[in-house]
Amino acid sequence: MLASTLSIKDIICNTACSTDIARTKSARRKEARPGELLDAALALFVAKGFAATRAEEVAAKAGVSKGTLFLYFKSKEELFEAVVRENIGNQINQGLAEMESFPGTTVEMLKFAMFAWWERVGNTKASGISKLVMSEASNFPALANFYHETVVKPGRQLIRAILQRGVDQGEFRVLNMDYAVYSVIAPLMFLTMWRHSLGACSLEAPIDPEAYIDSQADIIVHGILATPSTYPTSH
Amino acid sequence: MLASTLSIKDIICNTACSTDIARTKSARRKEARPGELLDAALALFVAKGFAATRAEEVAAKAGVSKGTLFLYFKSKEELFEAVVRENIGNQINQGLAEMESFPGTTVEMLKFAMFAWWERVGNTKASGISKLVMSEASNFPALANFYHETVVKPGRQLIRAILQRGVDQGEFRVLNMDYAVYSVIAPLMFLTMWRHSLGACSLEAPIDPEAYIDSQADIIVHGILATPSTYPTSH
DNA sequence: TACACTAATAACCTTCTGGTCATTAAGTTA
DNA sequence: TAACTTAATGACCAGAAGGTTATTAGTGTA
Repeated sequence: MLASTLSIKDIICNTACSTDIARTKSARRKEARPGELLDAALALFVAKGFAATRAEEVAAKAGVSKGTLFLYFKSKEELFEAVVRENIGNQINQGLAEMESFPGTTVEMLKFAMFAWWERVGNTKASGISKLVMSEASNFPALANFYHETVVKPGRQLIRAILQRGVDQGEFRVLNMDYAVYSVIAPLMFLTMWRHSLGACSLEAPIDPEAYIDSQADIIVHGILATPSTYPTSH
Repeated sequence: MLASTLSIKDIICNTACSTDIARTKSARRKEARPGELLDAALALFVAKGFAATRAEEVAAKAGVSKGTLFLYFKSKEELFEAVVRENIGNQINQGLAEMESFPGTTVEMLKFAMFAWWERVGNTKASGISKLVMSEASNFPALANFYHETVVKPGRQLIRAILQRGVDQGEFRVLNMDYAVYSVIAPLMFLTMWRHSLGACSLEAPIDPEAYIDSQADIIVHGILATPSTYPTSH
């Protein structure tokens, strides 16, 4: 059920009082505002979706009035776009560069990439962006396309390059790369989706991200090794 | 961008004219209405989200007026709940029963289960439910919980039972079941999420579901087999 | 054809919310 | 302290959207 019986005051109080910016006085802090508003908007958009999030809620969570929000962003849609663009780092190109000079085996490289993704993306505030973009893709096709070009394609390319290295070096068996990349991507995407949706509601023990990634990586590696038995089973 | 410059008439026309119920006259069809409304609501909720979908759009897509919608469903929220409950079949319990008497190896059983999921869920109109529930989980926690208990937990249990059978029979190596189940679940969930979000916007060649599942199953199977080399690589 | 019944409608009402703007007040300079 | 600049506010507005209801019009029956 939606909180249909609650007033907007209740909602704002509930969401605002918990996490945030509980300054005693609202000072004049022009430089800090946009970032605070973007952080507030990110959290709310990811949790509730774009349409279900009121501009006033975002403002309240950031500790300012609704008027102030529109002082920094022309419209709610522009705020949304800014949230997405702000939280898309250059992680993937950075990752590509690191892979160039990676010293170890490709198995190590693949595991490193998966855990690096966790530390640099999955475990940060930006982790909800993928859920957000997927949820709103058809409402913001241009932004979805931007995300696709900026994150999805390069990310796939990075994984593909790693797998290809493994094949070239005889470490991995020959794979259909167009689909094999998803063996790496899908478990990681599922993890963030889960943690930002059902995982946040469920009462059961939450997924332990490190153990999850370790398990997934282990199965994938065994699944693609050229000579599987030579590689030890983890734990 | 949202279709902010379009009138609601445009929106309704765009969405309604394409797929639907283009009856010349709106007859009196009491029995058929709820189903038609549920189908229309499902498609729109999955594509646009609950809050971004107007009740009038749903009605138009079903070929009736807004008033008629509220004749069959007390509120938009009740419509949402009905959509979710209507599209949750008993696939999993059925699957469990089938597995009891499955004749082949556990590898075959696992692959069968994955492709059966595709035919019975992934490739049906109900496939968007998982995206919908995940997107709206925090707005409808009670419904999210219902989905979790009715679909997620039994689904995990089914996969777990299959994997456990493989381990017990010596076909699979010993696995941490709490995490190994996600090697099967994550690729399938990712597939539906993708097809209902970025995949629907992207201009690139869409994922071929059968080839995708075949590839994922192949890697998973190789990843969990006790004696990997004895099982042939499917190119 | 007249009548009864009710599915369906469309105009209507009310609340909500994105966005605006005149006003306030925090900070700054002289 | 007085004047000035501008960050911030909150009252306000217009349109949109959920939901209601008096009315219309199919359908079956005598």
